[in-house]
Amino acid sequence: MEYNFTKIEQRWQRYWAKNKTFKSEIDHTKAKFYVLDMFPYPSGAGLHVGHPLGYIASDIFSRFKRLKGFNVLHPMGYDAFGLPAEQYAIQTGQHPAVTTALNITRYREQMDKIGFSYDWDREVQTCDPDYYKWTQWAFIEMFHSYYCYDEQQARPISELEEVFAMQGACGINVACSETLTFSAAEWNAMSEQEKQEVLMNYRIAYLGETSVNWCSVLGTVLANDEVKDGFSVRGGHPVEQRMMKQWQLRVSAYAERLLNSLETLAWSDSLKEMQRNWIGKSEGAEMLFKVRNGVEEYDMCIFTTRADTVFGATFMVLAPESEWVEKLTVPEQRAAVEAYLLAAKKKTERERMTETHKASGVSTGSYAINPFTKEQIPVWISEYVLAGYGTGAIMAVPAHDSRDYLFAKQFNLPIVPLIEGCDISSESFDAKEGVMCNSGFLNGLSVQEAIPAAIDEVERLGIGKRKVNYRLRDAIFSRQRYWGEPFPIYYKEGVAVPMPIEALPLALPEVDKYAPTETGEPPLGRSKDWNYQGYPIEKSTMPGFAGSSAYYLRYMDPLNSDALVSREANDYWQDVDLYIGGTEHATGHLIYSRFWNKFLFDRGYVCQDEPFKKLVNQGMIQGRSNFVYRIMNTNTFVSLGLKDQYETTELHVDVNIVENDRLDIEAFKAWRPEFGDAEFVLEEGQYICGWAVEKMSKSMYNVVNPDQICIDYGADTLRMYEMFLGPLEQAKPWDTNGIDGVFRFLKKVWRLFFDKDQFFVHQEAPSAQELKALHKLIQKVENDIEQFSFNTSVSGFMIFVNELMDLKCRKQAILEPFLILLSPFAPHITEELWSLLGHSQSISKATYPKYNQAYTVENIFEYPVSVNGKLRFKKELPLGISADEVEKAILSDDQLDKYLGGATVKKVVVVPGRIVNVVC
RNA sequence: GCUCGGGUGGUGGAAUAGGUAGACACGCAGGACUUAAAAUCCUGUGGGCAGUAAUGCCUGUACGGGUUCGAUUCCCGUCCCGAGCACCA
Repeated sequence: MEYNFTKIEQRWQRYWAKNKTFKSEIDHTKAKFYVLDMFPYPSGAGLHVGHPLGYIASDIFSRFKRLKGFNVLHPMGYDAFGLPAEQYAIQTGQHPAVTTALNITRYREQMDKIGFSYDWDREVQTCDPDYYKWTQWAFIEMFHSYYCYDEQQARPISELEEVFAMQGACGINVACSETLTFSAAEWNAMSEQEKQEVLMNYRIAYLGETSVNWCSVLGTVLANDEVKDGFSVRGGHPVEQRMMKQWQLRVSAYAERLLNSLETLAWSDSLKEMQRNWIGKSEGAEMLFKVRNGVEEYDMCIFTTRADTVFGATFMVLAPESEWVEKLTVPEQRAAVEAYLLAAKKKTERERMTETHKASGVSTGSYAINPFTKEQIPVWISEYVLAGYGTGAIMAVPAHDSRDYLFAKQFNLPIVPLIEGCDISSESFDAKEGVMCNSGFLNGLSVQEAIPAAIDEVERLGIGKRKVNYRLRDAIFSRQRYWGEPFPIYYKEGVAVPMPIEALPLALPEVDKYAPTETGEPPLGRSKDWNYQGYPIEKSTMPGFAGSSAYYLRYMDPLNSDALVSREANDYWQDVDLYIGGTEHATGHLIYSRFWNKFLFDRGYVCQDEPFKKLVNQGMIQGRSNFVYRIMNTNTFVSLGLKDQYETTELHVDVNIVENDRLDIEAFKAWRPEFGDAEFVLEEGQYICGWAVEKMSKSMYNVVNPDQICIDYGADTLRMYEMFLGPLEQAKPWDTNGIDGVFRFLKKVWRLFFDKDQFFVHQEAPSAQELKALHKLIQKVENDIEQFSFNTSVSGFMIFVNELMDLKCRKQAILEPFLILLSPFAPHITEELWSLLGHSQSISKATYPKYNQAYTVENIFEYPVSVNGKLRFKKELPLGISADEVEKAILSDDQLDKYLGGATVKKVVVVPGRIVNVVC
């Protein structure tokens, strides 16, 4: 009987859906295990062959854990709000909900064909009002909260109001936009509106003026991680900086906790490192420098991480946007400074970035006093100093900072080395190592000792204090778009007093068009009845990361209409044990989600501080493009091996008409009209195409669709092949050249159960050799799955099947456990064979076979050996080796002497071919 | 520039703890079955040398050193590739 994968796969997919085989319920008799995929944005292009890579891995893991007796939660849903559907809506007038629903249907069909074991009863869609009700709810909770640094947690803002009424704002240690100082009396005297304005300074979700990335083409602001090199990530439109009043989330309050608890997570080092960079903690000091413009004297504050180098600070530099520029520019320099500021302003973000290796600047004409050397040092302006970081002003230490060095060389400023023996003739010495010199009381200390010593002195002199800076900024939460969650906020007295709307969900209104209004308002401005009890409602919507920040919690209890997740469900499912998805979310979703979860944890809504215990990044699947070579000015194509004999141009050719790099010539002629009469220079009767690894994209004709693989080879082959391709975390090109090997393997599996056309298995007891093969496999597969080394488990299966074929083994006692082992990888074929063996229940309800070491330890021998104090190793030690045979030497006598040093060997532990240990 | 990965046959990739390098698969070559093809099965396959042959020897994990009886694996230096960050003081 043939291996008819189409029929088998249809049958079992229907069976699983009908019987709800993978439905998961709270079950206190079993340990839980939560396996989560990053849910997809349902784009119009459908799934390509790269998407399922992570889904297959997580599915294998889920099925494996189920067989191991865990109660597995394995849900799937859609991140359904987003820009593409909205842009399509602007162009066509089609409601984004319609487009989105259509795409979701297509995604679902494609996923179902691959045989995933999702519990679809738990599906969520972020654009569903019953879902975004809880996104809005969390926002209101953040609105009603502030962050207390003493307690290191978010707390109800009503507590803060009490504090203000009792003691005012002095001396409180809480997160805020700007430090306010008012007394209890002043607070109590404020009007309601004034109080609301003050509270906004402390709320975790707050409305505030900020510099934003504004994209005028899209008509919306973007988050930092939605902008790359001055262009929007989606669409590639130019982005500029602009001050605007926006809703923000006080993520920066959580910077320290987000950084610290990274330690507890089983994430890859590179991903943790990316988050650390993004949070960007730097410990240093703020220091005051006296500055004089010839008329007046001020104290100017700077931030430095290298307080130890203060003796080498030979000049100061201000950011062009710094408020000090105005105060410190002396009359004679005014013209030059203004010219410089104008030139700096004109430069685009991009130009500033590409000119990092050039120093530019202008002197203010003012001087500062170095508080340690007491010398007068000039104050300069340069765009290499950023206004948005630290205080927008620095002390420049050219000997030990490469940017300051470049600047000093350019403008002939003095360079004073501070570390013994460092060479600063051609570049600065930036490393934090060595012994200090030229540094007064710091002389003789190492850099590591000098840094705290210098700060101590600064604090003692009262000219500064320790200070930690973070690069992480608050998340800008407003988007001027239609297709997102509306803010549950209305404005009571003009714009000044935003109030929450507690009746949720606040559903997205219908509008006639999806573009911004003619007056430049967001699209929601088009709705005529967008008001709450007559008051206007906020017209922005929430960004993409809003809906994805807590979806893993909603899966635990998706139908609950009283809470995001019930206490009971959250206590049982706890957190995500395994999260699989791409690295592209490292600094976006994965930061926001952790922040969101920590907030809910602080407020007692969830029981875990961190949402994702273990995280695995699947590598991106790239396209493998094929090329044909056209001889210049002809319609003749020359095969790869002969192309160097001609002058040719390289053309992309559709990978779907190429097999194993051989061009299907007839299909090529039919592909495009201009190739209809093409001629070919062949090698050995074939046209061989060239190839290259590129991004998978339509324009490169290298997109491979999973549906076609399912039709040609079946889902089981697709699943196993995607795993066999290489290590999960590694980026790799999609290459169908090897898929036949996996397909052959599955056909062999099928044939193991058939004699001629009859289903046939033996009932005899298995031999020792057969048991050994089986238990080796159990051990290997188990280890490999736990370590996400799915490619080597596939190899293990292949070896095992070849062994069974050599042994001509058809024994049920061997085949049955083998099917269970294989079922996570190839669920359809194993279900079919399992039922042919007479089982009435799905194989996913079976129990994972237990590894029995007794069948594999026979590989290891322990022999006491004493050979005149000398041991000689034979390179290859076969099974059943005797002590005499160990004696037969291969190492030379002098090597042995070195190794043993004349000791007497008592015991040697040997695995065939490999000495494990020698006891002397 | 900084940080983190990585460099193994024609190709994708194996190699728990330093112990037979190249598992498994693709491709290729040869063979069996077949009128033929497909499918299937068998044999060979890092490079070099010697031999009629079984086989033997040399060499080999980017490059140069080191530690070790023994290094793809550990250490130092160099080169190259990938990813992320990037005037963050």
